[in-house]
Amino acid sequence: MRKSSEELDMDKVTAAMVLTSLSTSPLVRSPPVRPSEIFGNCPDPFLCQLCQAGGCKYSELLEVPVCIFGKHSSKLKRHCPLKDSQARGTASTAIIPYYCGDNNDVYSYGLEDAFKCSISQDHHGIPQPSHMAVLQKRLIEHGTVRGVESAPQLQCSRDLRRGARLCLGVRACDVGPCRPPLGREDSEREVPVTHLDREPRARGRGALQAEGQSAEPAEGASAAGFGGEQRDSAPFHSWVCTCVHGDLQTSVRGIIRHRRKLEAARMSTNRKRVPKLRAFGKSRNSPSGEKAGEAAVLNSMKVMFKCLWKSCGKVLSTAAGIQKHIRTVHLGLSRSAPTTLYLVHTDHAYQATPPVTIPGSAKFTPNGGSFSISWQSPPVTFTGIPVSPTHHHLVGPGEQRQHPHTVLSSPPRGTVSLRKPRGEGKKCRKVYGMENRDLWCTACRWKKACQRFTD
DNA sequence: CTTGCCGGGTG
DNA sequence: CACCCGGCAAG
Ligand SMILES: [Zn+2]
Repeated sequence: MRKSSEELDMDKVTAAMVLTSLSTSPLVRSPPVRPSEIFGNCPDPFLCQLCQAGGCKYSELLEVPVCIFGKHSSKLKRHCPLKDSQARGTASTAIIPYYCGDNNDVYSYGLEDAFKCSISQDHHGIPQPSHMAVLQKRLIEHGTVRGVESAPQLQCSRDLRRGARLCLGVRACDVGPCRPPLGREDSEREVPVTHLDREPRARGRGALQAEGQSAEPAEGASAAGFGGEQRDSAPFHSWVCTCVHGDLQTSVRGIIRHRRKLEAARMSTNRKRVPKLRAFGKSRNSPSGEKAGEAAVLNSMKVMFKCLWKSCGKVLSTAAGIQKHIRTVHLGLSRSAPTTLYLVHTDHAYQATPPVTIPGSAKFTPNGGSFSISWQSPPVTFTGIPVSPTHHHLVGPGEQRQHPHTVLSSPPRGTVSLRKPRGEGKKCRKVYGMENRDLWCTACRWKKACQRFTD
């Protein structure tokens, strides 16, 4: 059963969705859903899970039902698929619909049917093996469903060994191509953005784990299909909340409450002992000018800094670190290197970080500012060379677009190429392939700058 | 080699 | 306008 994604509303929570490109049994092909058909240009919106609000990939997962780009907000009010199903009398016990992580189609609202996904293709439109394995989120506690607060808890199918977990949606990896699975013990050092604090004595509890390194295949999923190659090339990470509590709620308020608990816990812990935060292998108590310390515990989120240099995406835990990184690695010299070449990213256990691309302005305030702007421009002033690393709209006022005819005699200091850097993300051509040229956006068909997957 | 897309066509 | 494509830069 497929619903038009047009009808899908979305919520920000909980994510009962597990996605992956790893799966097993063979499957029926269904026509690809054009991302552009969902919420305008938003290539990857979130879906409503609890009938509360909508959001898209660029919105803060929990609180903000609008796209931070501001251009999708009007399109987020769609009628909820769940209500829709209830109206038709098809609702069953589950409150949480399940989605095909690849194309965002809802395929079931009922527990019993939750594992029947007939949709399977990867984001290239290439048919994938069945999602059966993917969909094996287990309800470990059904409870009585009385509205969101008592929504059933879910356990991640990817890691059945530990207690109650929430599976968060799998988003495209925002730190570049997914890495091959890491050795379990190496993962501490290697895993990029996905980390949260890892409590020393609670291994595996305080971390977000990236798909593919989390565990054995889900029970019941045939082992075939979880082969190394598939894992290696998996274009997605799934995000699993593994934070402390076993009583996670799959509800908005539950999660918020849970976050606050975490925050409180972390605050107190942080005060007592200098935590061995080794998520990024570096000490994070370096002074670095900014108030890194408080930032680090702000609202139970970890603040991270992501280099925006094209094709870099390096994530470090301190502003100083990322600045140093930019200077040394990318600029190679300048002390006055612009500090706006990175993003501050506050991450928390429930957020699957979207691929970066951010509006320069911070006029976007999620939910009354009660917490967490998921991405924000760093509050730094720079007085340096306006080096724009990529297309990211971060630097400077007004985009320096290419003006071949304006032969002004202002010799660009140094070697600043005026050519517009090529977009980072995959465009229609790559996504759909030459054989599906009819799926491309018109611009791509005309060999113009892609309009669907803008950077 | 492939990909993205600018600039310059054509109807 | 819509549409196509040579050619180039970058990867
Ligand atoms: Zn396109």
